[in-house]
Amino acid sequence: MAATILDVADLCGYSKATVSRAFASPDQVAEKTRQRVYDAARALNYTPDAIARAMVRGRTDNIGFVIYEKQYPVVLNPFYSPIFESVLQTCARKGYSLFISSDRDLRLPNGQTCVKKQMDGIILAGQSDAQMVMDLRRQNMPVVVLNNAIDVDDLTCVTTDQYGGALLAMQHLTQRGHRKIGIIAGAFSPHVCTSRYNGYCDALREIGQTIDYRYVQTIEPTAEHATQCASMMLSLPDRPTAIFCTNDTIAVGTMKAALRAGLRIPQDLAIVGFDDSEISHLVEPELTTVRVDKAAMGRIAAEQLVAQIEGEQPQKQVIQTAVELVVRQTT
Amino acid sequence: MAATILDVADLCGYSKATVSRAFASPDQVAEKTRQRVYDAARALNYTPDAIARAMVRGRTDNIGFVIYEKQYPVVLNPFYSPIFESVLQTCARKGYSLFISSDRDLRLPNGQTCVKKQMDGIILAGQSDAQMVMDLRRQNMPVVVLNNAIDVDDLTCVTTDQYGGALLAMQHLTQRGHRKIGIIAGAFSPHVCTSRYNGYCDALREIGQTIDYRYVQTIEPTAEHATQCASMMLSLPDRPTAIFCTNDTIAVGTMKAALRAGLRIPQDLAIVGFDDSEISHLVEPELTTVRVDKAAMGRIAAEQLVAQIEGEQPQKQVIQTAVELVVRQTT
DNA sequence: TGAGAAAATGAGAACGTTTTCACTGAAAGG
DNA sequence: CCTTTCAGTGAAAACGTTCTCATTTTCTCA
Repeated sequence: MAATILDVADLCGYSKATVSRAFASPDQVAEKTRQRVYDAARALNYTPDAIARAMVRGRTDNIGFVIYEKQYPVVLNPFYSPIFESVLQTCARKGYSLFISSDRDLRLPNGQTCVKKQMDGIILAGQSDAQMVMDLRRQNMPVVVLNNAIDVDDLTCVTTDQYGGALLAMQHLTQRGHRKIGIIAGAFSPHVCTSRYNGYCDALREIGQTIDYRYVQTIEPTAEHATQCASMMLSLPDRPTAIFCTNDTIAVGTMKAALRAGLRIPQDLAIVGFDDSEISHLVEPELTTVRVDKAAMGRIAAEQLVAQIEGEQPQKQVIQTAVELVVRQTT
Repeated sequence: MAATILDVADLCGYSKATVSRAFASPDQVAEKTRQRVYDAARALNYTPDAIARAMVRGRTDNIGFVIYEKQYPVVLNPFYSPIFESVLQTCARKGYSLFISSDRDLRLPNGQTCVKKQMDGIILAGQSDAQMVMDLRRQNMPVVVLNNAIDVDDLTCVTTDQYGGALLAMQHLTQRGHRKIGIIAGAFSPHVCTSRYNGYCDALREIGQTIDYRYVQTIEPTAEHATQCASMMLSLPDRPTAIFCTNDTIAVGTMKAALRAGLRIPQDLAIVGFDDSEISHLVEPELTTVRVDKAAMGRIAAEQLVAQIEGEQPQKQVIQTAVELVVRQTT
């Protein structure tokens, strides 16, 4: 039904090879010819068929962005919004289109055709694991892991200085004189969990404080769970004077528990979050948090992937982007 | 490099036609044959090439989800999260994969190969306009519009009862005795804006109240703009006793302005939002808002699109899903 | 003006599938 | 035992491009 390259060739009197060139590499074709080809194409409402093109070139110039977070089985995790934006721009600059795909597509039974074949490479964000990476690798699919660190040969991971961020947050609290500091940790990927928890421990060690395990809690990272967990921690006879929350959603949930318990923030309870997500400055009082350089993460991940797609050998490396403490009103 | 159907055929001793059938329509092939084909495929690490398959079938079984919101030029708008989830499930049930694409891909210059050809149809969400729909139509691309209503021939739009929702919110306020009610309206698509504004006006008319234009403001729908706008409205000599915000983000920004002005919510100022987004129960006090049936929107849009893809003639219609008032603590 | 270089074009194979049509052999029915 | 049916299979033509190689045309410079 739709016009093909042959129809255009017939109409303008050139061969299909020339028409193809007029679209795919315009500088290989005479100015006059190009004009005639474009005129004919417009007349026929023709655009090159991406599928046929991908078929013969063996590449689609598409990159897939797969977000997999267990607690947010939803692709549209707002945390990734700025990251996506940065990935998108980098891809566009390099000549690639970007598609977000649901994690489910990677999990199709018996390896049937899926995302894979239609993408030149994949950015795997979040709680991805070695298994997922290996699955993709087996199909010769270039992969870069984003916001996680996984131990697989020749695998590039782009993440944040999780440990440094946690240390920053905790040192901020200890410098303000806090000694009884709790942590409410979300069950993220092992890499994120352990790094942030280590930052917590080391900061306490620095001031010679031993860890009080009544102040250490791990939860599903939703605001509701956080509220519940914080309520319990705050009803201890000697409650903590500060709580380090391993992301902003948890911090907001914790704030709610404090307000309900009649505590003033930050006078009675100081709270620090992590991520500097949008909500951190929507709540009242505004949240002190650790800002991660999402733009850099996105850009670097995209650049690494494109390099791989274009033939570079992947290195086993973990690239960490910088963190920064944003002091607002909850401390 | 990667194994093709021919390699598998050679290894298992059948023709490529049979191998193809073993994967594409397993019931047309003898049990014993199918096993041998699968064994050979596994040995060679073969999976069918989706591109080649799409080429000959003339379809990809992919559906594109394009979100275009001006104030959120970011694809990962959390409002769409539950909608996406519902679209995804419906598509999966019908045998389609779903890809989110950036609106930018639709806007490529000179109609070069883009999203279009790799998708069997597109769900256009948000502030799409007639132009975008026509562009896609010209490429014979089935389209359904989501969360907007556009006046184009034979176009199916799935949206919410915007007017009814606004009326519900306003009647709730007037029933509680409010007379001086402000509106802070976000600059959304014309359809959303006018419907919600009409609801506001009609509710006031019902109680014989004339519209005080000092209480009517339109803003870019961010929390910051809302805070600023609400501050001004609240510093009027006779400030409103309630404000209807046309989405939850605006409502949160308005709450912040009220708290900063030392007003108690809801005693001094009642606030109603719209959308029932996640943030509405994260803030303190929790937000009264209008819940829209996102699951239904997603499901219906996907069903309509699939029907179109599979040959049904598109109808010109606007399907409205139900709304419901969720009363929380801000009223 | 003519030779050589460079630019523009065309012919046709290739990309990896699906699918139509024809063929084979086995089961079914009388 | 002969016909009819039907499930299973194979041969080969598509699908709409790109790209190599060869050919023709145009340009450059002595």
